[in-house]
Amino acid sequence: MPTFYVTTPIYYVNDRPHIGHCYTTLLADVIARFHRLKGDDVLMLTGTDEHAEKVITRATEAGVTPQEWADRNAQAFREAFEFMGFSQDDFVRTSEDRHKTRASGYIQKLVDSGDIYLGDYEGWYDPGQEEYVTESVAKAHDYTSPVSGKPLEKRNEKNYFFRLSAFEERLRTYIEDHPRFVLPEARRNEVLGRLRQGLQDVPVSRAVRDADGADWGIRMPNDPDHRVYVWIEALCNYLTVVDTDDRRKYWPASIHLLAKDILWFHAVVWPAMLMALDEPLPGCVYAHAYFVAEGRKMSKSLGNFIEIDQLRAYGDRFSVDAVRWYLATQGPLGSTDADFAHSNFVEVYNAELANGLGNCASRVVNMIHKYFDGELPEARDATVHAGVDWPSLTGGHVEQAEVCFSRADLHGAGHQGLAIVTAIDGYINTTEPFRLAKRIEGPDDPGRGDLALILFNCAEALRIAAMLLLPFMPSKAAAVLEMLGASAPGDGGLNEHAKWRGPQGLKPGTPVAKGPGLFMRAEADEPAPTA
RNA sequence: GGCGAGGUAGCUCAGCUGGUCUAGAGCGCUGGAUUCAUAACCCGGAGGUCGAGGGUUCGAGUCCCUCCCUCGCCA
Repeated sequence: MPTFYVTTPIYYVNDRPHIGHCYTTLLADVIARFHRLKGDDVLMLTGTDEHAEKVITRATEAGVTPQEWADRNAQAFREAFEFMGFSQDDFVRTSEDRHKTRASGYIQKLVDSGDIYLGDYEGWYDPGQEEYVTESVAKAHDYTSPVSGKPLEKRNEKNYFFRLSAFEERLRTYIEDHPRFVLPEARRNEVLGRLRQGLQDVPVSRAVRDADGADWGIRMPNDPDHRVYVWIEALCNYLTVVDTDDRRKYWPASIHLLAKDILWFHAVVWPAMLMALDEPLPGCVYAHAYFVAEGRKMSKSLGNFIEIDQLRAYGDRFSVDAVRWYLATQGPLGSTDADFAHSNFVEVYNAELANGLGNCASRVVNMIHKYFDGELPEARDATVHAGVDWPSLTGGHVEQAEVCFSRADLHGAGHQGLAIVTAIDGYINTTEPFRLAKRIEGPDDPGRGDLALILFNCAEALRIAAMLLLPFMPSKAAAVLEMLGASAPGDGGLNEHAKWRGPQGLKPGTPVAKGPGLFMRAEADEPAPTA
């Protein structure tokens, strides 16, 4: 069984879960669910990044230990992800021993190999924030603090450095030879562009100044006076979690999903570390762009972050699956940002979910009830009917969905399922079963066979559409399958699940349930739900 | 400043190596038809001098030059 390992970044535990965290994790979830449907042995990983110094600060302010603070906030992420219906196989926290001990081991290995060494760091220090700012940030603010506006100080300190520069050539060659290693392409260009300008070694540790929170974070294994920078140990999570006997099979990760702000670490620093550790590189580093809110960039100063509570409000009003569908298919998978706009949400909801999938399911089920007493009719085996070759039409969309997924094209993949729905609608309109039903005079009327065939075909096609939509809307697609009396996908893989009249195909005689509408149409001008 | 991406219908975008592009799709808008269905589905229509100007060519959204604008990245 092929393995498939998909990761999200681990999220800064001081954050409150918002649309950004949910979006990246949703992508991972949809992809993971698709691969499980395919029959792959999947590991989906998400988690929290907990060792930042500000965690100590916030914990102290709250009067609790860093661990207690982190526990509390990690729980908020878990709850948000549960609400979103995410199916992560593991949730890693960097404060866990399994992470700390192995990450520490990797650092030691790099020290031993000489890829990490003690050197001098010089940079712009912001005394108010107690942190260094990058040259470009310093320059952008005219060498004053971006927070307080007070002048920055040039400071020196002893740090351990990772010998990133040594990997410049290998990295460039690797990325050039593997066009799908960094995606989307615009991001790959950025990385290659920066690589051409040369690489400098990067600091990976900082001297511990005082006893506060002394047991928080990971110490340099060879020098306990230094604490490993969070970002570098955080990257290690992808490996620490699978560096066990039973999980080694998952490495290298198939795809690391992340937002564009942390591309550099994932596309350059992390691969270089893996090279230094003699580990194979992940298949793909995919950096998506951001969601903006109603056309405006989300920011703390505007206070317009779409937080989990607002997504909950949308979920309560339109269903969680509608939120998942909107985010996954309308999201910023490319290099440019996408807009979470209420009017757009309602448009997509109505057009694709209510008028599309929901309405189609409703008309098919309704006719089976009306004309066959709610029992799926026996149909002759004529799969090409009224100019529609159902096995190849549905098979084609299944195949296309697989292609789309292999490119992380969730918009395209999702629309394969909808395309089948559109085909069903068109088929109903051309064959007009509702008219046929009126012409039928008795149980022996030969038209009855056609009517049965039409409705069976509709139901079977709908089943396959639902199968393809399952990764996007696990509960709504499952509801469609249940309505049709189809079995939930078991073992066997997508080719079996989605095969026309295959092993999991609908069985004549099965009762078809007339449930409540899947997605009821919304008013275009109804106000946005609020948290 | 350096590197990169892009400006095509109201919106989101397809249009690869120049000629089925007298410019496409989806959504939105609008007219019609229909009734199995969630005022839905189906059919039709309006809407663009393809950022501006110049050039190459028998022919350019597609190639070249100049300019304008937007966006991304710079550890």
